[in-house]
Amino acid sequence: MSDRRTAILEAAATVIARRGVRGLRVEELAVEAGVSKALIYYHFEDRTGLLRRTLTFVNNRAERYTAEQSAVDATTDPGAATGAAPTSGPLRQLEQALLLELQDLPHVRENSTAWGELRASAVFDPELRGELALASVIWVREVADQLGEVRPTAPESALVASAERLTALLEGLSARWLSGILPLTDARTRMREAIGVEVAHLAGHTADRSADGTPTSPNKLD
Amino acid sequence: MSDRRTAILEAAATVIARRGVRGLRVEELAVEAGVSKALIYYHFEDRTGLLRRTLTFVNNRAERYTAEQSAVDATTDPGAATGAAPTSGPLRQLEQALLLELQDLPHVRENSTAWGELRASAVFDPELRGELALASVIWVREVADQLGEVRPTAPESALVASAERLTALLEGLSARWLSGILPLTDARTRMREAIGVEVAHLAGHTADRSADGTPTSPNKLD
DNA sequence: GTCTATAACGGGATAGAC
DNA sequence: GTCTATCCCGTTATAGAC
Repeated sequence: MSDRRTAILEAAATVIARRGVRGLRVEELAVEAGVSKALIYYHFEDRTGLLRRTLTFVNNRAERYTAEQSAVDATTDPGAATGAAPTSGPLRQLEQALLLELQDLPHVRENSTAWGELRASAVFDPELRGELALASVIWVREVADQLGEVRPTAPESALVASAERLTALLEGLSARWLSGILPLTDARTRMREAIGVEVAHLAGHTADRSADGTPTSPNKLD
Repeated sequence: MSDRRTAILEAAATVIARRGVRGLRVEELAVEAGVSKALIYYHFEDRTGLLRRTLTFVNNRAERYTAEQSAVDATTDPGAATGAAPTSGPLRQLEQALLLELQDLPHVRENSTAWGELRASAVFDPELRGELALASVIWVREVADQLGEVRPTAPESALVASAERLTALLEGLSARWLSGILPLTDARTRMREAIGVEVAHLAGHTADRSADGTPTSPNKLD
């Protein structure tokens, strides 16, 4: 809504990505947003309130660019060239969605960094947990749905479990990338492999459901 | 070595686990360690230097309790009762080693929290990256070796890739657990499943090498 | 709504005695 | 090696004019 307000939130994401949550200085934020310090306190209760709002803001923005990218996907399709990956429709879409977070583009890096920072902050600041948990659940749900399109016969519980593993892995890889432990290309490769592994795993689940909906074999991996 | 010095490091891990790196106050640390602020600056260059030392300290301590636990493993073996998990020797050892980090015991939680915090800090403080990267490489190496014992014929590169995925996943799950997004039991379940999935995946790799006396069935789920 | 100026204080770092 | 006392800067947050 308000011009200035969103400008402050954009700036907050930028500054957090640059300095981290612990490094965010209200003064620097004010300069970045082109407003005065006092205005920040006028619009947001206090520093923590600002962080909370920034969390949801960053999250909304991520959904937005995910949607944009999905639109682009229809156009680009290099899946034919490489014999490596079985890039059929829904699977490719899933890969795109997850790999989107592992890119060295300014706003993606900004989002990933801010997200990681805010998640880390939530360990010690319970006030941030509400937004965080909600966003996480939604994200897992989305990934589970996409997995469901790749493996329509896999049981719901297995889809959610796979989605939780994939999203948690993505966060882990992202943290390593951003902290300079793991090169970006490696992170992307690991992520792609993991998707393949999980999809293969879900195929196994599919096989289990021989007749109706009831898994007959007591598989060890539930 | 020095009594006081290690006391400070122990206290640092405790305080970081309680307040986070951003919440670590040299004063509080001094109280926790039962020393004066000045002594901390005498033993460690400055705040960052202290953090760097704490990072390696925490890491060494983790190795230590991993070793202790491995010793205990020989005694305890409930693998026979439950038909759920294929807890053969090396596989069980691997599971133990990884699940060790997902336990609600004071010193484990302390280590995990401190490790997560320091990793998060490294995103913005390059001074911390050296220790971090080294520790990470060593850990991946260890897990890869353990995977190698479970799947002796799997190629080295596949073992390392799996190890990287598993350790990154563990960090991701740990972060979610500690930030209150994911219940501990869920995190543990996801981790166990992932190990199963990865081991099954490596079995596939094994099948690829048809010549060297390995069962040729390319079954994904063993 | 938005600014400038300033209060109020927390906390990192050092001096110097013992 | 370890302490007490203190400096002083950076940072959050508010007061009050426009």
